[in-house]
Amino acid sequence: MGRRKIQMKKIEDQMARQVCFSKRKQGLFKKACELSMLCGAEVAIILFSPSGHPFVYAQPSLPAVAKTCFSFLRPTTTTTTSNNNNPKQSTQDFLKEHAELLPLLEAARATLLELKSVVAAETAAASTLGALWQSPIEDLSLSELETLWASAELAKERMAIEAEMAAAAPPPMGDDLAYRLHYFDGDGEW
Amino acid sequence: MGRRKIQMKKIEDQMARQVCFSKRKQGLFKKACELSMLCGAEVAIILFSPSGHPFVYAQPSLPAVAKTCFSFLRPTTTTTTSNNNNPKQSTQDFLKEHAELLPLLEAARATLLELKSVVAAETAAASTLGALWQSPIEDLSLSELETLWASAELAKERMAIEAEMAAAAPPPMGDDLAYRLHYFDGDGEW
DNA sequence: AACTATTTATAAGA
DNA sequence: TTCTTATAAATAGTT
Repeated sequence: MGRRKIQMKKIEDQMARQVCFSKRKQGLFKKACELSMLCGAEVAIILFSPSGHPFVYAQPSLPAVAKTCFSFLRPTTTTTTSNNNNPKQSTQDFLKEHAELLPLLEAARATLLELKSVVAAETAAASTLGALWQSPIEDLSLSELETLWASAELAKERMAIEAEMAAAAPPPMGDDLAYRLHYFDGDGEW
Repeated sequence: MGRRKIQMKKIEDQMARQVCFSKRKQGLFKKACELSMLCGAEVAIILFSPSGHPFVYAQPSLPAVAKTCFSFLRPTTTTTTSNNNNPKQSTQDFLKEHAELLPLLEAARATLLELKSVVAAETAAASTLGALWQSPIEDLSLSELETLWASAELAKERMAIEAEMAAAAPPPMGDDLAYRLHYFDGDGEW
């Protein structure tokens, strides 16, 4: 959409590709922002640049969208009109429905384990919290997870910021809103 | 962008809002498709309509993007230039960095538990696989998870389809590509 | 980064 | 819903 029409194929020149990515990233995020404003829609965009750097736009927030997303993946919301009672078949149906989820769950599991090991190592001096961190994830209730979470003092600041962000209207898009998933402190050569 | 400029606020008329959502969803997905084609970028868009129905566009696939996403959330990729050795501070930094992840992990954990309970109940007749399904998630290696996965015969079909989708160029966008996370078999009044 | 000639997206209307 | 069209917006190539 400019001086001339372009072919829909990968741009070979790396410089031109990076420029195109930056411009279109801005456009895409702006469109998402407008859509959420006009229609009250929840939206999350996760985008990796050609060089592998992450950009996110989410409204009202990435966790909020993820949560809604998972609620759809829960079997309890399934309105299966299955008319056979073969348990094997039922299992297969279930696995089939959730095929997309497995790699994500495996990744989440790995991240959880790392999260646990880091914190467990540092709370080894055996506070009450230490015991919680070291118990199997599956034995923890949501409220116990929340207790752990609350124990980190910085969480309060964090949650205040999150709440503020969630309450605000989708802000006018800019690179500053494409916050990085990982707090990269490199040289900026994205 | 049409017959006249519109105010950037929520459209009150429900009918008009739905029409706007449909049109702009198509536009947003098309932009995402073009961006991935032109720049070779990975992208995932998760979108909920005003009435709460989910739409997804992802290139090369939702699990692929989620995996890349999680790789950034892993502490191992952190290049912290921390110059204090206080372990408490370190923990807080870690938790702060991963604040966005906790709700997602909790949701993932719940889904994992349900996945396990469904399958465990149906393999209770004690196959070798049954033991695997019933052991704590954290004790399972990735290869064991893969073994379980492979045990579902339908997985083969599924994976073939996934591979085919991943290999193909981002297809021209349409509603047919905004596949539903949950296999909704309702009346279609999205 | 800015500037435009064009292309593309889309708000209304049919 | 699908199509048409006038107009607003996005952006490719250029400076």
